[in-house]
Amino acid sequence: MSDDLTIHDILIKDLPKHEAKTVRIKGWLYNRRHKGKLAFLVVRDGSQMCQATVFKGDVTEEVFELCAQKLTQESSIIVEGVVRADQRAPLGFEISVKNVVAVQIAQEYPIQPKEHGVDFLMNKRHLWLRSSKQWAMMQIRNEFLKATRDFFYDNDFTCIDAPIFTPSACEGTTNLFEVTYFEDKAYLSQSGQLYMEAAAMAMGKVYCLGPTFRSEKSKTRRHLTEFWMIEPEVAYATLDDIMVLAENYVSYAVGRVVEKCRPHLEILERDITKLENIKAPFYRLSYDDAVKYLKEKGMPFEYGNDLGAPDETAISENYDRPVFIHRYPTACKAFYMAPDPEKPHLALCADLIAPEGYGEIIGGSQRADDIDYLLKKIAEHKLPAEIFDWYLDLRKYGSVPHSGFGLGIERTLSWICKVPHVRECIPFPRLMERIYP
RNA sequence: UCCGGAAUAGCUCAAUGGUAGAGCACUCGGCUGUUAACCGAAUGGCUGUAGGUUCGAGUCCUACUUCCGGAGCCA
Repeated sequence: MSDDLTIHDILIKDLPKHEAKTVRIKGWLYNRRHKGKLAFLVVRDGSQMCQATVFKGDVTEEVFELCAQKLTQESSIIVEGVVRADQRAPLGFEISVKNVVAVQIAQEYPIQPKEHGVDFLMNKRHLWLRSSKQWAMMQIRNEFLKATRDFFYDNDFTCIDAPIFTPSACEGTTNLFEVTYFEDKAYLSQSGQLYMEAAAMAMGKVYCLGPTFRSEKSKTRRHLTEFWMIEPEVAYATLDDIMVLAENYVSYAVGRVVEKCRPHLEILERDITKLENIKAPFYRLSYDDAVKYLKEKGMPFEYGNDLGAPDETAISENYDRPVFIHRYPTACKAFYMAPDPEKPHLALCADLIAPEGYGEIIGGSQRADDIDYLLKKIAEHKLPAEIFDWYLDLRKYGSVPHSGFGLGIERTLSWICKVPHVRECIPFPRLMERIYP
């Protein structure tokens, strides 16, 4: 306690470690309440938020006037004071202020700590990120992405970054953004999968994690035109192998968020017990059984079709953990999926449906490793065979069974955070009708 | 692209076809423990745009614009 007079430059999240010490916080004024000779400043610095109390007798006249009158919402300030434990403070700790320096007095701030409309907030996304729920959301995203990289690194995966400019489509060209590429055309990648298949033949176990682009004219809570995806690909893996990989990964990443982001989940008012229950193994339901169930429930559905969003919701309502739906008819799935040797009309594929109505967060499959089957499928899907030359090489030189999946980061986060729309799960969302700010 | 809904003060919302209102924010005043503080005062409007019906339109009709929700497709 001999260094009590030293001023410690600290982050607000470390306040409890500095009880009775003098600290300096560099941040912004989130909110202010004042009561005659006493002012309460709610200060945020990006790491957390805390309350600072200013008594008129403890500071100079100028500083008190600044705190009680002049400081506006979101003014940038440097606060010095002593850390004290206090039951009445939201964090359990607060700062008894000795001095405040205003770095800039903010102009009238448009976002208040109260309800606003979506359009208004989305137009102010650059400022909205400062609000507590958005801040909590981004902290959870950060933890989820770190947990993702840790999981795959610890399981001997090599991170291989896929290109974003691509010459061709993975699943047809209809949903691709076209860009000018010198004298030619190129497309923004809608998936790194084909490149991951190449990399898996070189490294064994690989993944890519990055943005992907789809110009789907979708205006729903589950769609962005630019979204982040993790795509692992594993040589010699079967469909069952990657279902195990997927459930281990998802339960690990959710566990990490629960472990490290409890305060953030509380800010979002998330029921944490629901997340604590997310442990492997997840449920498995064949497409055939899913259809049987939907028919029993009286939902209009024709065998052979892909499952729609309302179908997925109806199924997920029965489960307290994610559920795999596997072995869809090949007819409604992509050309690169391997057929089930026992039932060739079914593909060795699986989607993972999140609980609580959040829908599909993973699509994966075992890949067709036979070149003749692939050539047939490319023709059936009317895809230009010549742009798949390099891809078909993979089936000529040491082709092996292999499998992989893609998990949508924002969809998964919207489920973890129980946020209704994916647009709040990415810092600057890109939607069909919105590309600002 | 299709189906449905909405647009009023800086923000969130009211207003039987008959004078456009409240809360919050901002400004001013009061208060030594506030938790989106509270109390008092002041301020704030070409009702999304363009037409139409009517003695009279924020309200009814038409078109357009923008946004929201959903479908298909997908992660």
